[in-house]
Amino acid sequence: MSENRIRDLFDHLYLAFGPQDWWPASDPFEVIVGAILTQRTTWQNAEQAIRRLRESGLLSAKAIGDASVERVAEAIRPAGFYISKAGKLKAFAAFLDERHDGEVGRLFARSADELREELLTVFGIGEETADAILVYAAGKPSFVIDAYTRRLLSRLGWIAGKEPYRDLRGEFLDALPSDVGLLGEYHALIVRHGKAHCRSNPDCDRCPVRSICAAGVLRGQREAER
DNA sequence: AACCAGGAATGTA
DNA sequence: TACATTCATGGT
Repeated sequence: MSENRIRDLFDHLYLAFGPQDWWPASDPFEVIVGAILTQRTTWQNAEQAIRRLRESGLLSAKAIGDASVERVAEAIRPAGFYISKAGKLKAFAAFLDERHDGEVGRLFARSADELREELLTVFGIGEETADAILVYAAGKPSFVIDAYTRRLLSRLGWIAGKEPYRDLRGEFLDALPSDVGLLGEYHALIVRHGKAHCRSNPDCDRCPVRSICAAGVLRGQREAER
């Protein structure tokens, strides 16, 4: 997985799919809530859960902090894992209130590395969610490694599949400029590509990024999975 | 009617 | 460190 290949992949994806506009001009707190709710569920279900939070007047750190876990859980039920996710939302609300005066702006007032480390101490926020918050809510450079990313890199033959999260993240960050817009766009494009080709319909012959693939790797992977 | 979706925490060895 | 289990709704 050379740096040139990582940069080429972005160019091909962007040419094929164009800008994805993930979480464009959204409220940072809402982005954080969405990042937690979408864990291991579709964005469609997470979005419905966010709507229900809003209708219940629970789309703020204060409201979530004051509400019972049962009430929060009932609102976010469509997102799945709703009891544990309600605990995660309340954990973040409590963290924000106790450590940052309930202001997301205070939380974000530090370097990307420090913010990342701090987010990882919050119950319910792991590496992927922390990186999503950094890129899409805080506007700080980082890179999200998710199931789509691993699947694509595996099908390209660039990784074996068992590489630690931090290794893959490090390779992308080393290869790319510290441009939050680009980093966020890149991950969104990987997901966009995955939805179109890699999962439901692994039609690699029509895949817009097939040209960057080592000869026959995509075809071989696809056959091997049957 | 299995299978999976923009994971993370917890427990065990 | 590495691997298994649990959490759970909604769409194919």
